[in-house]
Amino acid sequence: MTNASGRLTPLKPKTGTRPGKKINETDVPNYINNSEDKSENSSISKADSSLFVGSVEKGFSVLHAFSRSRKPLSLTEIASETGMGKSAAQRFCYTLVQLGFLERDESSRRMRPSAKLLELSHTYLASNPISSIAAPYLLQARENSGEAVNLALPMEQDVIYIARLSSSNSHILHPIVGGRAPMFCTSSGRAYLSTQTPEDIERILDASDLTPITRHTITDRAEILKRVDDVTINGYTTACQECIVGELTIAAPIWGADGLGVGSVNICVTRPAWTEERVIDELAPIVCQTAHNISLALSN
Amino acid sequence: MTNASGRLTPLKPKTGTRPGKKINETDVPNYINNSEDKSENSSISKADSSLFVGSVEKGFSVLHAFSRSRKPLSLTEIASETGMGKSAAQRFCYTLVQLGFLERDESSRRMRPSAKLLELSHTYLASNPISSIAAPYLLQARENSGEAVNLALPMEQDVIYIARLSSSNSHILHPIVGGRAPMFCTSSGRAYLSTQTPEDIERILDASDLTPITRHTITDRAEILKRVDDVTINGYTTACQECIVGELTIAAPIWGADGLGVGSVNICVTRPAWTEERVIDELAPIVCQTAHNISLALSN
DNA sequence: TATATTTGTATTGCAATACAATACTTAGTA
DNA sequence: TACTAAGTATTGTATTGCAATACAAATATA
Repeated sequence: MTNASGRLTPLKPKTGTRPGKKINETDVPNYINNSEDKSENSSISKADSSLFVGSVEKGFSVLHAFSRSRKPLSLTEIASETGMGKSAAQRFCYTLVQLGFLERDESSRRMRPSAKLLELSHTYLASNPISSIAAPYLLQARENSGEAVNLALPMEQDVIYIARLSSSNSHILHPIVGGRAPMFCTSSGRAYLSTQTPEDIERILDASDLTPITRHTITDRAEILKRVDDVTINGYTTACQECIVGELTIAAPIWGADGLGVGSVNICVTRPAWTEERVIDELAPIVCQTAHNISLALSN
Repeated sequence: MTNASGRLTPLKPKTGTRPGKKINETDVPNYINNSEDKSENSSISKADSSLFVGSVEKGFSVLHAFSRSRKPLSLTEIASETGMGKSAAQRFCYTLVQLGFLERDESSRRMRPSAKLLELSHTYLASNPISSIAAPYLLQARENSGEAVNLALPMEQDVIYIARLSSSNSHILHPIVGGRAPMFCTSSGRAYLSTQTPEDIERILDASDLTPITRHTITDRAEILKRVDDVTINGYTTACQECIVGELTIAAPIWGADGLGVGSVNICVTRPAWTEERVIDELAPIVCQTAHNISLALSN
């Protein structure tokens, strides 16, 4: 209900005032994301320029519905998940099935994401050199530590993981690539935050939902800022069980050629085999060295 | 030019005959992809049901443009790559930038795919258990072989790789996940083909572009079919330098609970350290065992 | 087995949206 | 400074996407 676009009353007049529009009062092109009204309520709704193609957004919003509930969804479930009407849901599901991004089980009539979505991630990975550049150093870090190593980039108030090397003795592959986690409570996020100006940090924290995820999640702003400052002092920061109980992580920031923060490397271990002290003793040098090497490699 | 939708003459009449349409002569629902007219010429154009939302397709076609040329693209390049007009390209680029799937470099004004695309792959991986189920066996295979292990699923006339474990001593991470390769000239593809009926195999080969990729690519249908048959006899098949010069691969099929082929596992090594004989001697048992274990795990 | 209810599918008129055309602006070159 | 090419903004038009709705199929209930 209460679709984010405010499409509540069907047939609302909305007298066709599209042509005419407000005549670009500023001198900054429409392209710039000059919307400070971020994240209204749900996922949908972004821009309202006359250039914006709403159907594209709706298509992605159907796909996004599957990242919340990870089960196959029926048409009506998709309609209610996305806040679209049944007709619209029907249209977009039909389209996405035709395009191959959703698969339909003919007996249950439920849809689920198809492997074709991986093609899109491949498009990103193949056209963006960062993960290839970082790869050798990440592999080295995994070899030196024996533990899981991740590469993360900032995305709004979150970090998004773009590469993962699982620990040498792991027997599962955590599908973390493409996953997001809040900056404020991850070592990756705090490492990245340390590359930002105090104003930007404030802005990101303001926009963050500081609800604790585990009972160890640090939500006190002063304490978060202190941990971010730690990076400037020591070169790394840790987060212990703040996202996942039993998980300890340590991260260091990656800098780009332009002197701006790019993302971060983190190493990820579990209790009780590891303690925070041991993480700092053994992994801090590795994670710092790795981040440093990647930063250098990015500048060449 | 000659956009696949036949949108050649601007302002062509196309007298508004949309409502009315042909009244579903068959009894098979519109959802079923009953179009045999596959892959006309370029990438665009699929269905023409009144349910189909063309803008969604166009959005994806813009993203797809980046998988051909892996560099950042300007607006006009995107327009010509996709066959859309400049206006349409503008709209879809604007939309995709707003949604965060494309990033704009303000100085060069070029766009490139953003890491947010990885979220979509995560949606797939998280809602589809196959890669998690297969993971322990793939890890085991990598441990036993020390070499790169891949998991592939069929997609039209190609296979798409949905998981990759790089070889123990590799210092690069080949971004192969989400990548596609033709079935006819890959060991993975042939292993999958062996699970299909002769008619389906013929159909897939008919639809395939049998142009050789390297000078070792086998394009003779009888020879391809023989290699596919090998799987039935021996449980595995090989492909040597047919896609990448210097690369030898061996694959075995994965079967689902319903007795239908699901995909395949392959192990991937390089010359001159390896020869086809050594691959068969040392890796065939591993790849067969792995595929068998995954098939069993999928049935439980 | 019949009836009710829910879910999926198909159709249609309406109007809002996406488009081509085009004018305008900026950047890059001569 | 003019010239050219590329990017950006605007607008009328009609195509497209939508809600509403009718129809069908499946599932639940009696």
